[in-house]
Amino acid sequence: MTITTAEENYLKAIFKIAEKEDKAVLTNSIAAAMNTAAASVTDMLKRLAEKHLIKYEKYRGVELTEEGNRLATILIRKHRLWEVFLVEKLGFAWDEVHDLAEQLEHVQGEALIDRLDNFLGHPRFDPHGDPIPDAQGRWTFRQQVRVSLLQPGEKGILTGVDDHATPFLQYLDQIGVALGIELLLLHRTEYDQSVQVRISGKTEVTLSEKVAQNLFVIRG
Amino acid sequence: MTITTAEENYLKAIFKIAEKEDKAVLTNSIAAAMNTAAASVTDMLKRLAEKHLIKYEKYRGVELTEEGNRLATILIRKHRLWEVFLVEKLGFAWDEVHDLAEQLEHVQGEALIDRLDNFLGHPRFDPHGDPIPDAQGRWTFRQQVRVSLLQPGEKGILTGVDDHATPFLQYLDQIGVALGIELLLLHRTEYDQSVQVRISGKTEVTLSEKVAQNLFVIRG
DNA sequence: TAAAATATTTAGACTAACCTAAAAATAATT
DNA sequence: AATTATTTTTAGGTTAGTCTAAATATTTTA
Repeated sequence: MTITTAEENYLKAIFKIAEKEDKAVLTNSIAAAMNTAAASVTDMLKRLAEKHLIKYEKYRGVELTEEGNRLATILIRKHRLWEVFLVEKLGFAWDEVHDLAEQLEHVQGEALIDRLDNFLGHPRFDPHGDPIPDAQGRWTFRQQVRVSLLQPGEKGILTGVDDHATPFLQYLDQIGVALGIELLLLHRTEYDQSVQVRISGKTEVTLSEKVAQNLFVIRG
Repeated sequence: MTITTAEENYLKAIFKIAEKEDKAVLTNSIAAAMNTAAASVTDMLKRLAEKHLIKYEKYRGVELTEEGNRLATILIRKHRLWEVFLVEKLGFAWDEVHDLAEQLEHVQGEALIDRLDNFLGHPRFDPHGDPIPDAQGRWTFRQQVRVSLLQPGEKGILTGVDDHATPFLQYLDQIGVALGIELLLLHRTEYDQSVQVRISGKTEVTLSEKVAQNLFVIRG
């Protein structure tokens, strides 16, 4: 049974939505995530259900089957490994790699991705701090927390970003925020929940609540 | 104007056929090269002509326009650079990389291929000895000759293979023939035009006429 | 709980890229 | 040069993946 690029993209979208909300994934959420008409989604859900990649009940939303989950996981592994390659080996910035990885993840070839993984030294996180499942589909978990939840005086190492959009990432570059830096929360302004932080013991910056909510750190 | 993967594949096929025979490229040659029905080729030729990528005269065959030629050259550049990457960096054998490169060459992104080229150190030849056009589309030419044309006593350095099929390449691996080795032609048997050669001053092997015709060397 | 609002599916249509079979043009041969 | 053979195109059809508009389910709200 062959699987098309379009089908792969739906599986990935369903996986990502299911990750956040733990109810069944609804047609409209998928349509929104993929920028397609709801009717197109319905069509595709029927096809995916016929291939036993999702469980689909009319009007009730969908859930990935074990096989669907396995394929989505492989896809995410491929996407993130290619992102590591693009940043680490080709020197792209972290805000430039998404569209390329989106294409590269669909290249078919069992051996390719494992050789790439090996070439890259089996990285466990991508350039945005997202975990990369291993060849058996196992995830690495970390105890991270949003900067918006730190208390004044608490420190953390920046391990991830929740928003991957270019403007956000470029803003972080500009104020000197990158994965691995140490953040010390100095003060929170009650009025707008913005926070003052010290970066790696040097510069100080103010982050809006929205920015602070999009930064993950490991405490301490 | 967007260009699809299918269109790219036709352009590349036309380029490669035109390279060998210097008349106009006929519908049936394309159909044969691409394993498609002639009627499908006619369809596509109309589309490519509308996009000004080929000059098409009914029943008379086609020719690439300047733009079509440019695109085909970029495609070959991409294919061969990816092949170098797969062999040099990921450790694939030279007979394993064609299908992967066939997919990778369609990944879109101006910066990608130039960064890859840079990462690989601007290689001028791929793992089969085929030239890689540079970023401006310029080719490197070499004065190579088929082993079948060497005279007894003549030497050459193996610089390319004409047949890229897996069985042929694996046969070469098996008898110790690889790019860069020195070949000394010891003797040609008149009866079947097979040749006896010495490889890098060590082992001796007999090559059939067909094999000798598929090996390129630079004399001396 | 009935009406209104929202979400989902169905119906019908489109495009790219293929196909087979038949028709038409070109090339080869007697 | 006329017939035969070959090549190419046209005609008509298929599938995947999309769309809009209309119909139908479900959920929310008054």
